[in-house]
Amino acid sequence: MSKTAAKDRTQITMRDIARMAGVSESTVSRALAGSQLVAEHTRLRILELARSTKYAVNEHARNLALGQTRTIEVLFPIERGTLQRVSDPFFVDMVAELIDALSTHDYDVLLSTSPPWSEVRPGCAFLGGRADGVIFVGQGRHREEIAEFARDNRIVVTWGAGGRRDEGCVIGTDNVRGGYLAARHLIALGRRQIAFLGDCTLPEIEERYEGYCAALREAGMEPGDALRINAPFDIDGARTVTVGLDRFGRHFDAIFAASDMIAMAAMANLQAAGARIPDDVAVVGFDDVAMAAHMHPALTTVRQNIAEGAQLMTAKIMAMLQGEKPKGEMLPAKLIIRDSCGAPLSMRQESGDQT
Amino acid sequence: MSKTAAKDRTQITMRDIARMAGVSESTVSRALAGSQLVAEHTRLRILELARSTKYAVNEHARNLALGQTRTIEVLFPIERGTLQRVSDPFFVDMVAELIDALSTHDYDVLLSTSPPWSEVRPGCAFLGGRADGVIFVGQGRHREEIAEFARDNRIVVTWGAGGRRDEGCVIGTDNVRGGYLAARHLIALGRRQIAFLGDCTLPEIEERYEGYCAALREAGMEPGDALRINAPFDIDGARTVTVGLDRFGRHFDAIFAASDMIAMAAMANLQAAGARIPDDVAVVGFDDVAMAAHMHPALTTVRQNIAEGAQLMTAKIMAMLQGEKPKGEMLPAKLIIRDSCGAPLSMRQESGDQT
DNA sequence: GCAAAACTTGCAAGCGCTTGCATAACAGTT
DNA sequence: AACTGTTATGCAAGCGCTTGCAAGTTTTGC
Repeated sequence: MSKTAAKDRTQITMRDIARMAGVSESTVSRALAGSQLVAEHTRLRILELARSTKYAVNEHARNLALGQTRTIEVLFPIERGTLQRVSDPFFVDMVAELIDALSTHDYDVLLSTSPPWSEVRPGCAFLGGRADGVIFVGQGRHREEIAEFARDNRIVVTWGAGGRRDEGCVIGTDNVRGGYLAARHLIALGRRQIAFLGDCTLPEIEERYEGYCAALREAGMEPGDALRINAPFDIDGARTVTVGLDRFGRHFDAIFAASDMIAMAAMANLQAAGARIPDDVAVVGFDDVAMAAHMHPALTTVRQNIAEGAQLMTAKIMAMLQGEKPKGEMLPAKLIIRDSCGAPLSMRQESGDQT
Repeated sequence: MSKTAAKDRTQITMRDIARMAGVSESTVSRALAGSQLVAEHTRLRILELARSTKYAVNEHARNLALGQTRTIEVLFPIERGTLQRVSDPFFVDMVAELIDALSTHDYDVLLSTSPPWSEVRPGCAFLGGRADGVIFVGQGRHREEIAEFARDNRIVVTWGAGGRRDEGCVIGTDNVRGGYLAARHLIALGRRQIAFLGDCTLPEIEERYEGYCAALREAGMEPGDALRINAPFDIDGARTVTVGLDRFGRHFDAIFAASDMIAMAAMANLQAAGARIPDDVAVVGFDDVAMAAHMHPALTTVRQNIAEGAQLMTAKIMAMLQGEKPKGEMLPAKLIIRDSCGAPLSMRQESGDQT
């Protein structure tokens, strides 16, 4: 009937409410905003009217008028099509915490997997003032792009590895320290052939490896490529790689996995191959996802404080919104010791085995 | 300097581009939209200008003018504060698939945990025309509210249990069938004391329990409350509950858990208590999260086809956007048999144990 | 009983973008 | 040279909401 299909807006508008209440739009607007400028009884009447008609303010119009969005874009640097699933609970938890933290500040979360620079839609749509700021959850293989993006758009916070150059505000766990703690713990337990499982081309993983190397060297060992196994980040991939682990046979007596998911996959493989954990192989993960404590044996891991991270990122972005220019920060990594590492090998000789 | 702080819009606007290019806003708008109405060279010039100035259309203004949002709100019915974390990979996967499916249709995803009816912000903000439609991922304890919401807002799709009454378009796995398959499988394996772990006050879980009961009755057994253990959905809670499992001692020889997370927690508990899986206790989960295949022993489970579910929900909501009124649908549940159930007990007597 | 000081409300001008319609520019026909 | 098509551009209205300012209505003070 009308010119454009899109124009068939059936939505009830503020004007309708105004008409029904016999007042002007201004008054309705103010009433809904809880302004003191509107008489108590008028406000109540309008509120009631709005409620009964299920009226809802059009956020776009509102944001346009207000020049804000009250929305933060949360971005996963996942290569679409390549890495099909996220699957790693770390991400869920992070998103959940982020939503929590942001909605505390009355911000919505726009979730996306396609980074701004990948937009190929012909013509329009570069970024888009659809959000007041953006949070990158992890850098993936796009450290450079993110850094550049952060430079152009003032309101950007990134979770990942950083602090090196002007990459904007980067928040992350102290991965180097985390890796160091993990490896040092295994060494202290008497392990000598410690394999590293992870994809070192990812900035965060690389840092964890760095820490691992530091611990090894500190103990007088030299990290070798033979013990560095390039496990992809997604669990199916991790499984595939670690399937061959038993072929390594006696070559390693411990594993430091770059993520809990990888650790779990490796553990399952080893167990299936008949290896005992921690007796034959000790395992340490990274993240401390909820499941980690509930494996058998429970997984020793390096905890990333996700809640704190989310809150910190939120705080930073709020500060940026206020015009400040906050620096990145590093959250402490904490080693959570559980059964998957067992007691020191020396003690083991005497007593039976774990616990 | 200016009146309101919010008015300090530093953002470059279409007018700026127009001015710079020496054309009108209309032309810029059309050029950016790839309209045929604008001369090739003009378009190129404008595009180049836009790129170099990092100009981005203001989506709010655009959507306002267009009367659309190109956004779908995805809602988790999580009680904020109560159930702190989602943690269940099922949700991540679902969100990831949803993002994928929706962005294929050029829709953004607005993620939220606070349902529209919970808004308590005084005055304004009821729902908000911030999205063209909403998808509920699970019903939680809000089946009624969701149903009512769906009735008022035409564009709503829900994942969960449904089909009973006018709850709008509900998509979900055939939970009853899934529960039935799981229990029947355990029975066929010779198990007789099958415990059910899950919170039956949740619609979906209740359906799974229903299927479980059906299988039991079919085999001439009567489901009893003694074997029904009310495990919460989140993993820590599940762990807490199942910690006492070993006290049940010989009381059960199998477990059907309402989700993989619960199953994993139960498995870890049982293993820690010295029980062998599947020899002493067979375990079946529900969901087939990525981890399920990578446990030791690998978890037998009922697969929910998340990708298909996400695509179906997306298709439904797109249809609704076109004015159609699609019906809900039930996706088939599929039993994925892995090691956590082992071979039939009868065969077991003869050979050693599993695989 | 009247002016001044509250209180309420409405007007109208935007917010940045899209688009129907009018207009200008420039061929291509007779 | 006048006329009709095309094609490229601009005008201006409008999307639904907010808000400074002005106007109207009470209430208060003396």
